[in-house]
Amino acid sequence: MSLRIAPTRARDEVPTATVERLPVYLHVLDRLRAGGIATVSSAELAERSGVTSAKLRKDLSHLGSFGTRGVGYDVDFLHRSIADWLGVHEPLGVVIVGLGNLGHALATYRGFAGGGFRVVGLIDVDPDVVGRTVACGDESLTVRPVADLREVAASAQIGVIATPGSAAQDACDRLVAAGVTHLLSFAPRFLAVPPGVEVRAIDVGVELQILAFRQRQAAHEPGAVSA
Amino acid sequence: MSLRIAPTRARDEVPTATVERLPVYLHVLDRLRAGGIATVSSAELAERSGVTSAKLRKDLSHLGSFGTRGVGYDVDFLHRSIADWLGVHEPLGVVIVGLGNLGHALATYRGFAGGGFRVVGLIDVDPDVVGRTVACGDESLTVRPVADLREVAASAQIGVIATPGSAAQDACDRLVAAGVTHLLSFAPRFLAVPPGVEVRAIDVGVELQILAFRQRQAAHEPGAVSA
DNA sequence: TAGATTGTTAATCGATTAACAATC
DNA sequence: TAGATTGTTAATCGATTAACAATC
Repeated sequence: MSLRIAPTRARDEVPTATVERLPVYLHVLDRLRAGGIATVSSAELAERSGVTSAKLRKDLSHLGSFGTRGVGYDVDFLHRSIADWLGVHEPLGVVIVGLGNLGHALATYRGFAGGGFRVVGLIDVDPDVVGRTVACGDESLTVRPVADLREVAASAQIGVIATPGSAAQDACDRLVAAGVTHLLSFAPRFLAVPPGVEVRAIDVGVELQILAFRQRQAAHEPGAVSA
Repeated sequence: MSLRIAPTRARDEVPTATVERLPVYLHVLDRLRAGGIATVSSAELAERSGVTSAKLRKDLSHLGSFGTRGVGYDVDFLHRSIADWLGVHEPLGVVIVGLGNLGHALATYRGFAGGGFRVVGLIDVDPDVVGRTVACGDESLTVRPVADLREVAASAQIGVIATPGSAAQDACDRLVAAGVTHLLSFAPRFLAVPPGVEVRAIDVGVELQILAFRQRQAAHEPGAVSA
């Protein structure tokens, strides 16, 4: 194992678009490493990540210099460098609000365990759901009532909103009131939050509409605007 | 009801970024309309959509001219104009592969019904899951085995991949072989597809990593790259 | 050395923003 | 008319791309 020092740069100089691709590279490197691949070129890594090699090299150049000209990247070293730069070392606590099918899927999602996360709390309004245990990675958690949200959220850095749309803003408000500043929302609705709180929203309906548009466009269906 | 003619423009002249925001505007307009609001200004609509008013007006200007200076937009007219431009009139068929918790959540998602979609097929490998009926909007569908994928996919324009990551590429290949050209994937893995096939990937792990990075950045935790 | 591949440069491209003329 | 708000312009900003010098 090499003892190279990675000459990294400050986080806030790195473009947003680059930051949003780093987890993808990290994931691909993880799989390469698991497959016993020791070295990878920017062309290979880029293709497996779904980007161009120029973009990949440009992205990495914002963090520092990790490769060897004429050779490529040491998979393990590059993985460690990106992971360290992102700060994956100590896991963040995640609280999930809403344990319908989606919430369950998220709670049992293996990605939480692997990538520096730990589910620390599950909250639901339904008395039939409260009290159930859900296996989250290694440990099991009990679903707790909304009354416990504040207490549970105290040990969480990230909140996940998996409630029906009608309950999303309320869940959001409660999480924010409990001091959670970073939220991942699956609700089909724009969430109003105070300054300093960041929401990433995943709206399946919107994603489908975009895909549908492209599909119709590809099919050359006119679909003109009528009177 | 007005009989205004919307002077729209060709679809392929409209920027990608704009197209990807149109479904959001459409959704907000839908809610405004449901709330009995007849007129809305760009400032109001923009705020509810989470964008600036300048961006909203610029976006709409790519499709045509829908407002009235000094007044704002007629909610119903603007909604209809965007819906028509996107081509929401005739619903697209959706086939969902993988009916774990996530697949179930998607199958019962009301967004499918509302926004010009119709779930036409459910596919799973698990013999225990095959044969079950799932309520998708108005109608109930029976989960069918992978052997039926080709037949089911024939009436679908969009494929949704909700399998575990390890089965995602196989599901993708089968859908593509069946002629489905537009895919929405929830698998934490890059899917290789032939040219002409479009994949939108939603990776919860990646989303969380981005959020986690911002959280750690906001907390001013150094997390420097080590040797 | 010869071949390969990185890291960087500079040009291009697209998206955002602020300001305002047009006009209801 | 006076006030309000759109649609558009032009400037700015950020991201992508191609090409190549550096260097293993």
